[in-house]
Amino acid sequence: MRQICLPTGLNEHETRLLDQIIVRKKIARDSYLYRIGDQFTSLYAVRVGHFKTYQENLAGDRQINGFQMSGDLLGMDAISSALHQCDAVALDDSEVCMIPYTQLETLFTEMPILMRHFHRVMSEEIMGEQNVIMILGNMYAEQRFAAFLINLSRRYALRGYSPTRFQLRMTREDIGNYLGLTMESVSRMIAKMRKDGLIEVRQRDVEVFNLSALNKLAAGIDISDSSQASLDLPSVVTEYNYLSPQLTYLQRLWTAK
Amino acid sequence: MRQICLPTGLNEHETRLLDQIIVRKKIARDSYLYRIGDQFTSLYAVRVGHFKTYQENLAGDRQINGFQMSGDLLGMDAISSALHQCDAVALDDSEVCMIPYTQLETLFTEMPILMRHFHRVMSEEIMGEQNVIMILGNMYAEQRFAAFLINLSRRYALRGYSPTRFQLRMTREDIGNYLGLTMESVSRMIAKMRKDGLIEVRQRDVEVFNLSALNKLAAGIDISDSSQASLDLPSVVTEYNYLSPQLTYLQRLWTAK
DNA sequence: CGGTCGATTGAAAGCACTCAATCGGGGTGG
DNA sequence: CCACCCCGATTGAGTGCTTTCAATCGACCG
Repeated sequence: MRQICLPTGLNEHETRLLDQIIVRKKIARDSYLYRIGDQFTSLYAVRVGHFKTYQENLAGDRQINGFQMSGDLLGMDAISSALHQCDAVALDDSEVCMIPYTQLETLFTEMPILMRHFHRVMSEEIMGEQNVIMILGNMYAEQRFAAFLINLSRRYALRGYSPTRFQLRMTREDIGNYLGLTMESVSRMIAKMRKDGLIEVRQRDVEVFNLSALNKLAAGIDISDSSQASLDLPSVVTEYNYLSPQLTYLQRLWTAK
Repeated sequence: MRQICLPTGLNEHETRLLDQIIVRKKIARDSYLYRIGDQFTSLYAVRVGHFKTYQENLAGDRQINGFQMSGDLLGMDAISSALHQCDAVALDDSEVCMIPYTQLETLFTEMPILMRHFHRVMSEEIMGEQNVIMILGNMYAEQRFAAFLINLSRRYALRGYSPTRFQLRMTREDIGNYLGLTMESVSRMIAKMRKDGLIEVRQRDVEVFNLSALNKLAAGIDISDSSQASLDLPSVVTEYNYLSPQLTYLQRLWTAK
């Protein structure tokens, strides 16, 4: 773990201090990491596995806020009220780092570097949600699903996995709920993209054939309109960031070893 | 200002320290507080006036992320990348407190109370965006507009203004953009609610006649269905929080005097 | 080899959008 | 002071994207 921490600013002593307050915990598939209304005591960093978080309204409708994978931090929405504001459910058998929040804040005063990292993580959480807002507020079903695949692709790439071959850990219904669509619409978008030769999907296995075409789709550029002089857009288009460009130091720390 | 700060944790010396790094700045209506891509140096707390913040996608479509009023903090999404991720435009002639971020972080190490307040503010920002996600992902046009009015109502109430009479500072188009609707749909929802006797709207002036009915609407409970045994729902319904329950210490601080 | 749950596909309906015309308040200039 | 203009807002009609409802498929599991 030292190799990961030392180059990014924490010394050996500081790394040990941080490590001392963290406790690992296993969460079985389909069980809750925490529930709405639970007392907030810890943040959770995903070490292994996947989670979904969702809110519930008074009518009982659910809205999935996001899917979390290794390195992602859960529970930041609970800081202000000291109560968890959503349910967090494991999609796989998973393992998390429990980070007692009071102790973490105490460490911040001694370790400004750690504090700054934490602020960046919270800021990224805000950016990620703004991305979701853009998807839900402005996009058609096909664009939404394209943006969803691109997001997953980048996040897996950041973690050293293939950006073009990965498994969906959630049901079609979960995807639809997250994207503000029905499960049927998701299914139709998959069928359409498969017919268009952009992706292949068998069950939960996804292979992306044409990531740049997906980017254009998500950006609202009609790829079937071949009358356009150039189908290759400036690199900024394919480089459009649906996600932060690299794993943060903290993400690497709490998924290390 | 001391009366406001001292009871909430900061002593006189600390209050002065914080006050020393803050600079006030006036922003004329329709001008930018910051723009996408601008270097991030400061957070901004609204003292007077209103702002809107929006992102832009590659196709040039805009999505308004939120409307900010006195006490609200802008720019937190820029911390992670050191570049502003959205445009912030004044809806009124406004005044803000510029809070140099590096200096603020330095203060945190000396003033843990201030740091904890800041974490709560960021956490509330996350909750607020999750609220928007719920609106965009799950609600019909009428519910969305009801939720929008309730949100404004609460925020004005927190600031000591009437929760039932206030002015819209943004155009119908802005409202529609924010809610994932067209300006025409917003107009139709206003007409419907007016016909139903829930509100009166003349230009930008809004009067809410029945806040609890609005809450039921937003919660997805059909108020026209009078066959239900009881139209009065448990208090939890009308108490449903679309916003944090009180102004934070920091909000009061930087809007003081 | 059923049974179950998730996924796919089809047909019809609905909600919001698009397009277009009209209204109306506020500001400007004659 | 009034007429005109402009822009935001309203209203109507028709279209379209997504949903709803329903039937079927298919993989996994005991």
